[in-house]
Amino acid sequence: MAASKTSESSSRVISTKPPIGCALLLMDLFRSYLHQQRLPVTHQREAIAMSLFESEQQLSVDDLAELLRRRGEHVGKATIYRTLSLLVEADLARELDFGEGFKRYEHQAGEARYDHLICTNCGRVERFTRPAVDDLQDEIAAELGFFVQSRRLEIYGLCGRCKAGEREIGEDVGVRPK
Amino acid sequence: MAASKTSESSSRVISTKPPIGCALLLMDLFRSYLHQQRLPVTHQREAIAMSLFESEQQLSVDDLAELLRRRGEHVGKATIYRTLSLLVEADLARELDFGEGFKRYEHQAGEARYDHLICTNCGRVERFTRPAVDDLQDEIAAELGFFVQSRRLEIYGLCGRCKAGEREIGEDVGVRPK
DNA sequence: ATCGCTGCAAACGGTTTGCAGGACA
DNA sequence: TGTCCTGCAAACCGTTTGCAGCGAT
Repeated sequence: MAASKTSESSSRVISTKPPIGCALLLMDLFRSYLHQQRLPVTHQREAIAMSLFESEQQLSVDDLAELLRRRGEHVGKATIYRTLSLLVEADLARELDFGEGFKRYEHQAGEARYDHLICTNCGRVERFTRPAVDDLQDEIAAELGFFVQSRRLEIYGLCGRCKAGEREIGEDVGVRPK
Repeated sequence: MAASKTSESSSRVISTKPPIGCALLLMDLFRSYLHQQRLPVTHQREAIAMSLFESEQQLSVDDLAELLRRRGEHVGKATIYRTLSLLVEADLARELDFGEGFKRYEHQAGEARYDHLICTNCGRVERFTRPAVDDLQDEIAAELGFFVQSRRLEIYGLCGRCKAGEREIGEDVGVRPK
């Protein structure tokens, strides 16, 4: 009935393709942040941050642990949680919750924020940015007297492939639509 | 640092003001659903559903337990969880997650869906509906090849009162902005 | 009478925390 | 050399589940 809380989200492909330059830039920002806070730049912190910065996916703590293990790094989950908190504080990462029973994280650079489309069948996540969303949000907030700090827009549905029936409908990936 | 997982969300005022007629209508729908599923209409189920239907707020399981206790009803939390699942299946309630560490629930009637503005200072929640949001969502989904099943739009910020400084900024209500 | 429900308490699972030993500056 | 970190395991806490007894149909 209820989608199983698959912390085995690792069944999803975890690739490490994207903009290496971007990752290095983010690493510098992270190191600067640590210096500024007078916190040590440890090997583990660098490894965790780099893994997140190199991925264009939304990673769970288990995903990160798996990714690091494959690189031959042994990092405790407690350290991963603690480092992710630092990255969020430094505004270099964002915490996401797609209702799977655990959190995911994605890197972010500066002012850029994304909204998400999540496939409830295969778990694919598509990020997008749309000025129109910001405008509409501001309009609504103004009308109801709110001062906006952040927002969260998630659209759940079937991605192109799943819509076309490339995968069996019902293949459970732990994503629970609202 | 991290907002404490205050399951003591009951510190928030829980009132029971709104449309009684609507609540009774929803009760009938719930009873119909149970009959249709050949499930017993028990006293506990009616009490839990009624409490949710009579409230215009987003209630946690603890809120509901508290509300029921005040009415002199002793209902186990397991039963509340189980009944809420039924209400969600029957499409008479919606599960919400504002990042507090626990779920909230609000009743819903038929096709009506709401988006939310959440005050990160006092916890106030304002529901709203905007056709423009649906339009924009459809446009984005179409462009990215998705078939929409549901969505979630939450705007976090300061409500009119908190913006005006009526409450001390920083008063922690357990709502964690993204 | 027969299911299915209910309450209790134990189990579960993601996240947090305490602590002894180790690493950065 | 002192401070902060790390890993482990235990604690935490919202939620789920197993089970014996009760209630709805």
